[in-house]
Amino acid sequence: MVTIYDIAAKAGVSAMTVSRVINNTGKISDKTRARVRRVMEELNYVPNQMARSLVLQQSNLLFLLITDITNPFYTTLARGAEDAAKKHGYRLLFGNSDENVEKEKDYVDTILTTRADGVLVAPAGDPSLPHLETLRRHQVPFVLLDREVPGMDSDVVLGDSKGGARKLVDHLTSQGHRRIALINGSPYVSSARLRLEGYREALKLNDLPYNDTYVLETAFEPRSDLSDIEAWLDRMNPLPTAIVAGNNVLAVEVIRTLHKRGIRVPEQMSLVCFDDLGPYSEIDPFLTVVAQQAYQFGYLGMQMLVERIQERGETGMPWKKIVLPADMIVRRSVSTL
Amino acid sequence: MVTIYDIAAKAGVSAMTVSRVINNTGKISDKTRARVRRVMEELNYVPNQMARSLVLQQSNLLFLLITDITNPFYTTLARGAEDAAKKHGYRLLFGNSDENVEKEKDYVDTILTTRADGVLVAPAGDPSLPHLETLRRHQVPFVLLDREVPGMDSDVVLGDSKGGARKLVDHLTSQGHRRIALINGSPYVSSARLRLEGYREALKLNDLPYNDTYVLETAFEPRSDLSDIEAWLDRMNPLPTAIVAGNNVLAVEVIRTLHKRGIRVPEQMSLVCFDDLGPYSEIDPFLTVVAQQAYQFGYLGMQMLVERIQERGETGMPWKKIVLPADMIVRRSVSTL
DNA sequence: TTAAATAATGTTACCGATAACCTTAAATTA
DNA sequence: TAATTTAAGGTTATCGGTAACATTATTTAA
Repeated sequence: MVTIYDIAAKAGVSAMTVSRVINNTGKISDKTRARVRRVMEELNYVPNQMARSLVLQQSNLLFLLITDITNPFYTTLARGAEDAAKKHGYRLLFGNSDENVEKEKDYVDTILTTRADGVLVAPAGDPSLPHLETLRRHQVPFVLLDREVPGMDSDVVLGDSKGGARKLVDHLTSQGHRRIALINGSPYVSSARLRLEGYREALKLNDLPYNDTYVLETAFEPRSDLSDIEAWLDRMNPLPTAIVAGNNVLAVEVIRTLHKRGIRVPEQMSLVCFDDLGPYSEIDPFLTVVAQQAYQFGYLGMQMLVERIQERGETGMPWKKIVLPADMIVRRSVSTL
Repeated sequence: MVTIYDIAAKAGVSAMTVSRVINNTGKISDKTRARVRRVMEELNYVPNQMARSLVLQQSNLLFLLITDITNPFYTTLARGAEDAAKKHGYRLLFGNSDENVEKEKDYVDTILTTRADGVLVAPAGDPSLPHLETLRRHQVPFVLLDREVPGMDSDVVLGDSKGGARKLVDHLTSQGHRRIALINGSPYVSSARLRLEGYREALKLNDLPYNDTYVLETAFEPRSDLSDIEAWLDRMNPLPTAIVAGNNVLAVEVIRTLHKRGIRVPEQMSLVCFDDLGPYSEIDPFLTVVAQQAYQFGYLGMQMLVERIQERGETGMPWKKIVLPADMIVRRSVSTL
């Protein structure tokens, strides 16, 4: 590896002079600067960020931790975070926790150990609390995305989960549906809890009874085994006429399960869900959804993170909370009764 | 920040002893080990990877550089790479070049400067050559994914682009199509070139003429402006009865454009493409595709990368090339003439 | 009983950069 | 012309670890 000492020797200056040329600090004559630059090019010099971070006590690296890299909601969010990070001159790295608290812990370790300057986290759920506490203890600024974690105050960008759920249920009732089921993420995930609340509120407002067996609390991430969904369908008697899915992944799995038993959507079962499917929904606009502004989650979250980093140590600015709306997109997956 | 010196002082030992406890090297009495461990916990010690990498000359970090984080092909690939990296005890970070050579350069800089131990690269295209040369010059092991770059030998995992294109065209001709158009990625991308070749070969084998105006060479990534596709549709006279899209993104954009002018798929225009849409194809199985084994691209690529890293400096093992098959999945986007 | 081996720990130098301070010569200013 | 500034650069210490070698008891073998 070529170091500033190699450059210095070949250019006949001290290492400090090379450092000054690299960082455009101090006073350097044009002649010296040019000579150093030329030697740097000749030797293909690349600064060693580790050495630099060690002394500067900052890495210029930011992390984005998402829970499902195959979910278009999160990848679109990632694009937003990326654009905002770039705008502020930060490098952004991604990590994928797969909705798995253990993996999340590994990434938090990586983040601490690489001394990242800040993190954007979509936490796996309430059990992520210790990880966030670790970040806080080590004074790593972070902004939560999409999910809150009870017991941890911080900046956060959320979607209007409760309102979105109500919109979905209202849409179904407006089409004449009265038996409406909900398949949801884990109750240990704040957004799932709010979606359940919204669902219950909407039922009440529409004078519909709440029925326990019509609600399945499972997990937001993709699974290979559909048996819990199958068992749930078996349990419901009579079957609902419509299902609300807590996110796009669950919607897909419900469809797979229904197709497996020859139940057609929307003819025999209506289906709506949270989150659009990215560009792919355009192929054959089918699923009626409440779309969240995924890109904005990432963009605004990153903006808040950078603000936090840049005013570090200043008078404690209060935590900010941004709630983004969820908008109905009516397509073809709901039939009128 | 807590350092080994803080631990050492509080535990009444030297820093070296702490280092030995952390790394399980050398001989340490059980009593000392226990004491050091306890102090480490008390102080919430986290090793500084930058300091460690600086002296060890390796970071234990691997990178995966993809060109479109919103494309399910690449996100599925990423999951494969992640699993394989984890199996070998490496940390994996992602970067998204957005099919943009400039962004790719930024990531290569980040990779060099953070002294990553190796990289998995889906190159933006032939103009990526200088970046790969930079990596090679700095002796960073890398494996190419999905695309080759002329002028750069290396390990690589490819899909059978030519064969896949032939399968798509053959399927269309078997359904009676004779006017078959191709919308493809940039000719500076190796997979796009091979797909064009496969298309031409298949036309010839089916005794169909090759018509220049039936081929549009554009870009694989998502765009906001559809005017080039519109102009292409205008140019073709008579219109083809079927279109082959060089990847899933292009297929989506063709559909958007067709819908805009009220042309229905498959009734008025048949459409097939490379790469499946991930789980979302299940929602409403519509697009007929040749599916590549995205997960395997990542998994096998990572495996090759780790091998390269671990035998670094040994007698130059010849470059390996893996070609993964592309398999037809027939759905509903092709009509029979 | 004494030399050699081993266990357990400490010391020093170094990885590659930068901050803080120091030096020297040239340019200004009084 | 002497006293100050300023420009251009150098020296040294340090960031947080680890390798290599050194030291000191304590065993073990001869």
